[in-house]
Amino acid sequence: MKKYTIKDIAELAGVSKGTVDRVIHKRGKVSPAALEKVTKLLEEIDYQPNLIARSLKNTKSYHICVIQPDPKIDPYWQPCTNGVNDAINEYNSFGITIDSYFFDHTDTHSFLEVNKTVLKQSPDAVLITPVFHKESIEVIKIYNENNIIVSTINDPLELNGITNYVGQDLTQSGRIAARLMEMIVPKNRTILIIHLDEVFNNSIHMQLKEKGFKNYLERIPNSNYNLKTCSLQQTDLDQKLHDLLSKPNDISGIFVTTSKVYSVAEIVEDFPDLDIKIVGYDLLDDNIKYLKNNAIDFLINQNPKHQAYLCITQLAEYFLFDKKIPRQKLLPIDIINSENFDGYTHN
Amino acid sequence: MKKYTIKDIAELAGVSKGTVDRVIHKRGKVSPAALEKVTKLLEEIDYQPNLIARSLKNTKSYHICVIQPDPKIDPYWQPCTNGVNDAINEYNSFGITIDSYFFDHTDTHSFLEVNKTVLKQSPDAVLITPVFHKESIEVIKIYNENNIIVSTINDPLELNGITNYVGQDLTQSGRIAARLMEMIVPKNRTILIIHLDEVFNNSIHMQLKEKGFKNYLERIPNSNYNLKTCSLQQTDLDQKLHDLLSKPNDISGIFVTTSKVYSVAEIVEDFPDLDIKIVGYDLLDDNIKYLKNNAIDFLINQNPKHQAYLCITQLAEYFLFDKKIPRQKLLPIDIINSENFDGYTHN
DNA sequence: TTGAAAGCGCTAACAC
DNA sequence: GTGTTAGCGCTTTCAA
Repeated sequence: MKKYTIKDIAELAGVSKGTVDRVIHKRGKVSPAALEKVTKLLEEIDYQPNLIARSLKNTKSYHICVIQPDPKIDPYWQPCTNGVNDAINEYNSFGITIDSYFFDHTDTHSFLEVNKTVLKQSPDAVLITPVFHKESIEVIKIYNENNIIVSTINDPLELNGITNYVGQDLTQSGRIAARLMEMIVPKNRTILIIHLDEVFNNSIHMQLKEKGFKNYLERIPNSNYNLKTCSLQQTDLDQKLHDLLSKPNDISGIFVTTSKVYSVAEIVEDFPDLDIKIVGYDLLDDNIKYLKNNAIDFLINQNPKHQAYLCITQLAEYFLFDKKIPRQKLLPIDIINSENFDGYTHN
Repeated sequence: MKKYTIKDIAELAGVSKGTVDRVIHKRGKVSPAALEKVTKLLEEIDYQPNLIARSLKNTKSYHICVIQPDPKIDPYWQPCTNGVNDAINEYNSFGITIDSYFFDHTDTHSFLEVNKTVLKQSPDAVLITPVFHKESIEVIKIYNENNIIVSTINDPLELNGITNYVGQDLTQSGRIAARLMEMIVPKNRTILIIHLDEVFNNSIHMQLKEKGFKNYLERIPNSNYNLKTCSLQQTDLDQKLHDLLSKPNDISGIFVTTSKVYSVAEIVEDFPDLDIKIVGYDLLDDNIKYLKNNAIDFLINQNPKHQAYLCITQLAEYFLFDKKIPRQKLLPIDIINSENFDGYTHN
């Protein structure tokens, strides 16, 4: 019932606050007698330190640098930025400053440059979005050498040199798409898997998603879907897909492994006689538009905003209250249709 | 960059900390000259008080009572209890004590009794789960008279006398079920809407869900689903549903508006020749079992755990850091299938 | 090995 | 009106 403080414990044990503190923090220099008495008391009482008081002492202010792709170049990253901004507002009254740095997600050089700038700041932690696998591993090494905590979202980089990762299970995400396809696409038809993105970007993502997708569908007895994979550049998409759909075909489903689903939906709309179901990723405004009129059937929400926000939250609570940071946090994978997107975009 | 404190402001303005504090809290008794100087300085500097220091001062410990249906009687409520327990652990180091009280969700009397007990504790806030609409309104009135904050989950009770509500849009939730049905049930077939629960329980829920469900399907051009509603007691279900399915019929979908979906799935499994899609609510272990083998096609997650946890979080941050409590928080409505349930149950 | 004391930033009571 | 001061619970330094 009553909240016991260090002072209470000290009085009960007949020692000073200092001694109690030494016991609590195992800092030694305590006589066996005192040690035992205090330890026993702490247990009996189930002493819980007041975390607010503890962190007040720590007047140090912490500095987190966030390195993200520039949402002005690829709007997919906008939610990420929003999540970071939420965290900035949430924690600036608690002595945690968070600075955002942007790079061009098509340009490894800009990524490396930004990291150099950040390194000069010697922050307490960095949050990086590792769209460039190789370069990310390089910079993480340097941060590690400088005792800077590294967090990532989106890509776990096998968790090497990383303190915490917040993201999703990408293989499973492919399986989910496959299960949805199974429910809405008749058996024996052709399903297209389209990888659609810049050359460098996210390649690991697409591979894992494809793996999960195929893996699920291949294990269904007697379904006999015919799976075709196309890796396309945005610029080629229009012509290639038009060609495919113009010829006689039995394509009844398209799985787009990135967020550029709208550009596929746009083309499919030119073929109103074909009944093609589309499943893809992320709640971009353009995607929602096609989801609303059922041109896109399902979207899978990778929740970049929450990924970014949660990741910073974990760092902040570690700095402030010494909370343990979970090495890896896998977020649920949301299935979105024309009726429930609202709850996810308005958060 | 630098974190300014009240002391800094005081020095810069050439006044004392006390005066600065009076200005910040608009407590008057400040000369116009000092008022202006300090106000200006505060703005220029964009002063943010250190919330940790502020709340340390407040050594008062807060008391929240949570009143829920007993999960031992209806396991649906177990996640709720888990959410509450998470909050208990999270906040007990911050001087917030949370006590759980349980009632029998089939017995209004037990609900009223528990509320009497809680009232005697005169807590700072109560979180109630209003399964009994009328009785809830009564007790809320009494809490209001005693200046006890009232929070609810699950049912907003038109927000009368309530400080915050955390829940979902139930009509929309019915629409989501309808959209899913539309995708997996052929046109012109019969869809059953089954309300399955104790007499008193959740009646508003079921009505709103049915409304949304019908509302969506009736607006689809040329779909001509034949909708049939059945309000059943758990005890009657077995016989009535067997009767229905044994006769020749074109039932191809069943929408269960409560969490007892498994009991419907169990019966439908006795008719392997019929291809009946089932959509219902909540991630009970029994439901998951049927979801895994595709006997249940979709579940809609009402996320009772998160509802409870979030609601308490809001109260706690109000007490600790004076954060504003949002009047109403509508959670996203999760669509769950056999492949993504994992991310929602392991949280 | 121990206790006393100062101080983190903010608040509020009190004396002038 | 204003400044001073004590104190929230915890940590840490310093002197004993």
